[in-house]
Amino acid sequence: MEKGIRQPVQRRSIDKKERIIKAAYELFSTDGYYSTVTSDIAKAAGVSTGIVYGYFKDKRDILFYVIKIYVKEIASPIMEYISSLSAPVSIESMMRDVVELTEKMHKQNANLHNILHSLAFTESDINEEFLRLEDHVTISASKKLRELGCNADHLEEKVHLAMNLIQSYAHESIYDKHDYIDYDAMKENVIQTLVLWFK
Amino acid sequence: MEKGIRQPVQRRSIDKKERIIKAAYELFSTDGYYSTVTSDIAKAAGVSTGIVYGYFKDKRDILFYVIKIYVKEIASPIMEYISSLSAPVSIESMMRDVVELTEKMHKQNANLHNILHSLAFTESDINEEFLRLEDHVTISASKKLRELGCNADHLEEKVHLAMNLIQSYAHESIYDKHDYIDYDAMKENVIQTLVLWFK
Amino acid sequence: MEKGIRQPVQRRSIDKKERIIKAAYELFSTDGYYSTVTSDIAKAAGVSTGIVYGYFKDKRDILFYVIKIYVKEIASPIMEYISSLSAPVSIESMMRDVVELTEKMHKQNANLHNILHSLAFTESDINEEFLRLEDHVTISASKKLRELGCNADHLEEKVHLAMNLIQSYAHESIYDKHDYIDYDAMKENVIQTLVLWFK
Amino acid sequence: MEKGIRQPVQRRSIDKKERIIKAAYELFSTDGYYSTVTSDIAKAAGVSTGIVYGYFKDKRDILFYVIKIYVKEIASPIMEYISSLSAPVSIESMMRDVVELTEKMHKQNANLHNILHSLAFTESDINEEFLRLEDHVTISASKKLRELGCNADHLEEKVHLAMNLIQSYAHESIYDKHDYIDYDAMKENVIQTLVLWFK
DNA sequence: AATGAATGAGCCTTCATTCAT
DNA sequence: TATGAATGAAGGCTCATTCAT
Repeated sequence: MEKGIRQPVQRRSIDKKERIIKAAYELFSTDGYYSTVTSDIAKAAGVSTGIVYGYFKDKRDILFYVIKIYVKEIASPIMEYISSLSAPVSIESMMRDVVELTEKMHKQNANLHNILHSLAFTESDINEEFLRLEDHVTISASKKLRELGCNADHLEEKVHLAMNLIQSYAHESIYDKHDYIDYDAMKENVIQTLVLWFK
Repeated sequence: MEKGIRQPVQRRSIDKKERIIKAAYELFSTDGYYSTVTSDIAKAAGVSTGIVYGYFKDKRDILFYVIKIYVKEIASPIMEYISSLSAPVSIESMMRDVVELTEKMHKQNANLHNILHSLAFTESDINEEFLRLEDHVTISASKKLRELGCNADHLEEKVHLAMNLIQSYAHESIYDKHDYIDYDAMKENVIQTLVLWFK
Repeated sequence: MEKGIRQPVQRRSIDKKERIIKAAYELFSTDGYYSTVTSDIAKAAGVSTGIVYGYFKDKRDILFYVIKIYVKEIASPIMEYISSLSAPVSIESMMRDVVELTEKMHKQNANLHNILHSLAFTESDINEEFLRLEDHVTISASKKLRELGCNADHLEEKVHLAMNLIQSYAHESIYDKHDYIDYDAMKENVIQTLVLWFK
Repeated sequence: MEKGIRQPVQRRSIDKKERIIKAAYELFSTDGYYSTVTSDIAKAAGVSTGIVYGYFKDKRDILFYVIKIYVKEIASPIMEYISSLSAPVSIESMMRDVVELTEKMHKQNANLHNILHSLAFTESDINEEFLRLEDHVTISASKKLRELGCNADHLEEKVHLAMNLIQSYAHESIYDKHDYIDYDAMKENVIQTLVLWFK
């Protein structure tokens, strides 16, 4: 354990630490990491500036916790959905559900998603957190697909690519910046491609 | 023209402005935008701190030029390749070429790519630059595909998605972080999917 | 209240804010506003550079407080003297007192007086502060003079002019730069003129 | 002579030096000394930045020349008027002329007047230039008054004070900031006071 | 004599982090 | 544990002055 960093054991302290993370989560989402100042996080969390350093090593440490929360919030619903599945299941409706769930999750966290991913490139430990998440999703989803009777070759590769494709679509549909694009048609194309890969 | 911003007309000045952009390009790639300080850009370019502000309005203005260069460097080879095509052409070999070209381009600019895209989320004018690029590529590529005889429906949507898919693959293959992934198989999967979309 | 500007409520903080103003007062007097750098103000006040911006919005804000103090220091003794007067009073001894009080006040603040007045010409809000002071003195003094039985015509105009004349004399006598001038005789001339105006 | 400072002997060079002084004169008047940047002076004078340092030691040196010009412009008309006088002359109309001439001169140079006087307090050589002017005016005017038959005592003191009084009035009347002041009445009061002093 | 690009010291201000209470 | 005032290093930017041409 880091020197001097408090390990909150009491109820109130846990609340406080979580409040700080939540406040940071919100501010990072809105303003980005670099434009958010520590004292504003403290203020938003309703604590003093100083105590932030009682719970976190430094500003980056807060970011690290924010990412953990983010990862959990984003991944959990999808992981739970996947876990809940049992044969027989229509691949198409399953893929449609996953796409729509991802879309929904991204809609709620669009800014943070991008801010965090961008930080991942200069901050290697943040990157590792994301890689862990990707691994976890890929392995779990592949296993489940096999359980459900999918016997496509190169399954892990396809699942990985599927994650990317779904996220790309979600991203595009959320920002909705190109007026010549029919996002519903795009979504159908994504789903049909996934069906093809995993049928 | 902004007051006081030098418009380089002489050979040496053009060199200098380009040297500053190149230095910023490199430093932004390595350390990110916020962690790069102006005096380091100047030092890396072999000029004084002051003259940087003779060529650029402020630090963000340098970033803007870096993006312009980046966009050109990344997009040009692919755009040129696409322009050069004329029927008859094998869709598969064409897709393979585009995938490999993208992979190559990303290999050279991986970090910057991500840093710039991340900035795009807090800086709207940077975002617009990228949207312009995406529009340009989508429209041009769609047009060319039609010329080559492709009569797939929702072509623009597919091209847009294809850009994303190819970039996702390129990204994954460059970082090569998941040891259970066979990146060659992933690539084949990408190419076959594209063939399916555009055949 | 400006965002982030500390409103000092505790004893120590009030001391600190006043110490900064006092230090600025001194340095502005000696070196002028533009030649005084913020870090020197902080050093002279025995505080860190950063905390200065906890109490003041920016450097000009410090100047503004300095002016307030200056105005109070300069005007108060004279205003108090005038208030204290009640009939019957010898116009001559009253004028003599005012002249000598002004002289004394200016002796202590000669440089700052000039520096502040000079800034007033490029900085309109500073100018307004001085105009307010002039108005206040003119109106109060005129009122008092009438109370004391003075029924000169154009009283406000004369009071205004008197302020200027007294200040001119004070200024001249303090700097004492012309060896052919007998400053005592000059003073008598000022006083006799004032007596003439207000008798 | 200062090392490297050009002593312009040719027609064109004299023009150029004067053009720089004129440009500085204007810019200092408008923006103040500290807010005027050397390159803008050069631009306004239609010369290069570098050549300014061929004619002047530094920025303060330009200021010094500006003051010389200013002093000449301000003082000349009044000095000339005074020289032109010969007995018999009405003291009152003479005083009225001087007041109105001063008023006119100040109207054209109001800003610069203040800017220069303020600088005089931190810059001792500038101050000396003003003292020289005051001495010159005081001595000349006193001499002339005596020639014209004035035998008031403490003449130099009165002339000195008169300069100040007239300037105060001119200043007040130009800025015209106090709506309860009748500036014509103020002017009459000034003139009658002067008549009293010098009759 | 002239140009104007280049220099770099130094300024104001911010903010992550510490520390007295 | 908690506060929030205080610290001070560092960043972006300006501008008087110099210098290669």
